[in-house]
Amino acid sequence: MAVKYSRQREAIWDYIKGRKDHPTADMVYTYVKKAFPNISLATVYRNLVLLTEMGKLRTVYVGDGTVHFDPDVSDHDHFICKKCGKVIDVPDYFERAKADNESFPGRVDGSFTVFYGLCEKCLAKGNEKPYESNGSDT
Amino acid sequence: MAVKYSRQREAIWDYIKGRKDHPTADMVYTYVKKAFPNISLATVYRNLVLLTEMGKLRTVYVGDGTVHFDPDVSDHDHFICKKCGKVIDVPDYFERAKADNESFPGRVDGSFTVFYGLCEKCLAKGNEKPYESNGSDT
DNA sequence: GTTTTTGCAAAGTATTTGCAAATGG
DNA sequence: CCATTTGCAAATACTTTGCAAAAAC
Repeated sequence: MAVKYSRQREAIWDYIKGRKDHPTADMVYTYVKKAFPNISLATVYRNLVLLTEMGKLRTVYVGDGTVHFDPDVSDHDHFICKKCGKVIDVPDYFERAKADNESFPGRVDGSFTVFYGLCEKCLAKGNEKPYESNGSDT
Repeated sequence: MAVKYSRQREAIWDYIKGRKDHPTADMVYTYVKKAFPNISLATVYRNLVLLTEMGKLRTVYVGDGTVHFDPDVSDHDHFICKKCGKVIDVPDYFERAKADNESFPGRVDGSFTVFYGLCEKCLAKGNEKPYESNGSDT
């Protein structure tokens, strides 16, 4: 289970590492395909999952039906434009009260926060079940 | 485009209206099928979308790959258990700083916040694009 | 050489859509 | 009746998986 180098993974990482636009797997695929014309979308997914497990990426869920990836693994929040779908960084949650229409250049209609962890029962017992994935690990 | 009554929609609403467990379309389907054995999952989806548009439901995105529906349309946050997938209400975002391991019965590993609205460009121009859906309308 | 990674195709979820028939007003 | 809603099947979107071949070490 040792991780071996791969040119595809390197290209994926090189593409995403400096980005601030939270690409989806498909965006990564579209770009990396230029250098690796027959790279498979499956390879992109596998590497994004691996990079996430390695702690180099963080998954971002904004409710638009696809997972976005963020090379900035520090704690910060996001803004999604309901019209163009763009995902933008918001400094951090202490800015929350301020991320209203005075400090934000666009228009903020609302927000939602999701906490994650273990519920009371699962914390107590070693309760089972399939759910495991959750991009934002602290 | 007037909305007409339907027994299926009534059953769906009756099922979901008092719930605090944020059911998914499939959970609604499974339950309502008892009374309407040949109801279609498409009908459930169509009605959940309609009820959401009518402002009777709110969509909840917790990053588990499916949309959850909440009859409590007031502003409040959610907690998802990484183990069992249960979605629980968290009073509201002003509790954020307190929703740590002292006030919460389970274990909070982290959280993420998503703001939504219009970005600077889309606010200015009448910029187009497909993205439209977003459950949490304030 | 053995292990990991890839590409491809197929499968797996979640959700949406087209359409003729059934239902509602 | 005319408009809306339904059930069904097919389609779509996103993501994962099985497997033999290629690449890494």
